[in-house]
Amino acid sequence: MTDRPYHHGNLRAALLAQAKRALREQGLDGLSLRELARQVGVSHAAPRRHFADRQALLDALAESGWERLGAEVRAAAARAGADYEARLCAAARAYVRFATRDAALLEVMFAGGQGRQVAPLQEAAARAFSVLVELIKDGQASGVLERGDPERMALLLFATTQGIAALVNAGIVAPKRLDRLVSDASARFLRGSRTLA
Amino acid sequence: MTDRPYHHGNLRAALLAQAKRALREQGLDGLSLRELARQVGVSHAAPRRHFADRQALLDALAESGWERLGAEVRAAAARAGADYEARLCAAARAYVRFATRDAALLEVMFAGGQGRQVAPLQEAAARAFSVLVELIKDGQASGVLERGDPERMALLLFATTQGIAALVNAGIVAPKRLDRLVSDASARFLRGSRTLA
DNA sequence: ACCTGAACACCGTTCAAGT
DNA sequence: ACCTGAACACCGTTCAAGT
Repeated sequence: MTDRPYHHGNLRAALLAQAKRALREQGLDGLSLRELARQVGVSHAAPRRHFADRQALLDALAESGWERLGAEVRAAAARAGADYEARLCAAARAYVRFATRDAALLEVMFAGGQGRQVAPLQEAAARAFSVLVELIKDGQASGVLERGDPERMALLLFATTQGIAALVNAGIVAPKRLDRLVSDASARFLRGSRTLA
Repeated sequence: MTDRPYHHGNLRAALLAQAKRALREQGLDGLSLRELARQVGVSHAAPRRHFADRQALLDALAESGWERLGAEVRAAAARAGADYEARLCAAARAYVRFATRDAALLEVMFAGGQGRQVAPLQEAAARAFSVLVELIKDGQASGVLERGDPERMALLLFATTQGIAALVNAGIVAPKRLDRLVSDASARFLRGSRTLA
């Protein structure tokens, strides 16, 4: 930190932090390993010690993205209080908020497939998904939601919120229509899955 | 066509056709203008006459992708016959089928936003979306679906199918779970939007 | 009107060599 | 154990010049 020592000290963390910034400001196409190295003040070959290639850095970004997404959705649901519809809506809102504010990061998170199978990444995504599964189980326990495989139901919720975010990020749906769309989705999901009184 | 004349004749169409192949085989990252030119047998600067830059070619691909998606969904619904749930399910199935078979093309189609606003592209997406709107209106006309803004309802259907495709393409959901997921989504959408008898 | 060839400024990746 | 510098093979984009 004093005078640019030969060893950066925590190059890996510095690269990841800078990459997150660049992703927000320039998008995925604008993310270059060489520029990252430049901005962090290190030679263009230095990142190689910490990330085998560009994709390895993207995988690391995706993994931490899934962690943060799961945490934000869980926190939003917890903050929303006791009413189940409010919690469901808050969770969905937190998801699309994350997904539309960090659109490029979401892109990286969803580029996981493509032939490759990266175990730590899949597991991180599964942990985020489990937040939704727990939410469904709560609804079932409190009698608001019908019985049935909670994973199957959570998958529909996941898909719907992800789809809404994709439509907005693609410019197909205007951002100002986002809130009502999320409310619609929550209400309809609840109505389609509510215990038949 | 005889002996590689100086003028290719229909370079634009040839580039687009080759690009579609490359997209399927190599993915979006593997799509290079220079390689396309090589494969078509033309100098690397020739595409410039027909596409201002790489993005312009991607926009053209996206536009024709939306046209084809709309046509396939419409055709699938028509083929499904009279039962409304079957038509809804067939439409959703056609969407995710397209989206998972041409995952890279879907990526291009959904990369539309990102600051840019490309009018012909937005209009092509809107035309594809209108197929779903018509499907909703049919459901309302036949009394299966409740009244209400058909665009709002179609948007939810659009988001859900797109989200399901994204989950599969990202490797988060196994392809073999696709069919049941689509059935679940259709059934639940219908149940959440059915006229209360 | 359409295409070529050379040139420019960028990449990601590799590898011997330095500290 | 970590980083540098030069090198390689690729890009997209531009522009004068050719047919």
